[in-house]
Amino acid sequence: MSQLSACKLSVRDAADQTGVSVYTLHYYEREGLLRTVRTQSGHRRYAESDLGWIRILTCLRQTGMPIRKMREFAELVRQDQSNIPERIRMLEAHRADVLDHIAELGRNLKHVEGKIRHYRQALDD
Amino acid sequence: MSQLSACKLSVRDAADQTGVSVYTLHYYEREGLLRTVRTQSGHRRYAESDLGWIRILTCLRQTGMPIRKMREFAELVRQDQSNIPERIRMLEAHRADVLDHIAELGRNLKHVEGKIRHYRQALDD
DNA sequence: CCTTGACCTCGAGTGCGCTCCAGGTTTTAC
DNA sequence: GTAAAACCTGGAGCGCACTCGAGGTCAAGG
Repeated sequence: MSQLSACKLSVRDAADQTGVSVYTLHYYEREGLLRTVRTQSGHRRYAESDLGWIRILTCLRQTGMPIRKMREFAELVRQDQSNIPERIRMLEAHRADVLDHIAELGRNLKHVEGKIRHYRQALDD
Repeated sequence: MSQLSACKLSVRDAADQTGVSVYTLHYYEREGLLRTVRTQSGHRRYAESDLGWIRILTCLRQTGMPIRKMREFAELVRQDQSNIPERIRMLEAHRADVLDHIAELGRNLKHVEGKIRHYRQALDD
């Protein structure tokens, strides 16, 4: 990891520490999910708090939140703290979506397992 | 539902009964996931067994199996029964993938829930 | 210095899973 | 018999989330 001023990481370092590609970090920034401070020459610098935010973004993505909604959420976070109830509502709605999705995966999985049993049965003849 | 000869359904009926679009049925057929008998004039006809197969396809899709693998599986099913062990292996590998995926969803969800708690905490001040 | 690698922006390309259109044929209902 | 609805095929288009290329600037090591 490169040595930069006071706890600020390069985009490469940020990518390494969060597991997302440099391309994706650029993309997320273009999409308004993320903002970074820049050096005079325009290079991005990431603080610990940025990494935390990227990890949350990753988390929301991996649970199926579309970029569009992530942008909405990011916009709330960027404003003042008065909208915290709204942020909670968004996250809880998402939580419910994820739970539903998990439940449906479970149901579909049962069907697949039924098929496996069926094939096992067919082997006994 | 239209009345057709001996338990054979039109593509419209098959779509209605399985919940997938007519477009998707055509697409699945083009992709080799599905084969249908045809009338003399070329219209597709679906039997109950076709509906069952479509439901399995849907199930595999909804649990995240890519079309490419579904095609592989469909090819196995189209051959003789000697490859049933192979089919079982495929489905079990898929089952493991889905369980992993569910587990990861759960982990990510915990993180989201942590954030919700954090916001609730922030409201108490 | 100067070279080498990391960084920048903007726009184009990719892979996936559909979804739709055009232009034509067939079936169904009256 | 005819009009409307459903069907066919082949190919184009779409939305999403990246991913990459080109062409240029910047920074760290020798």
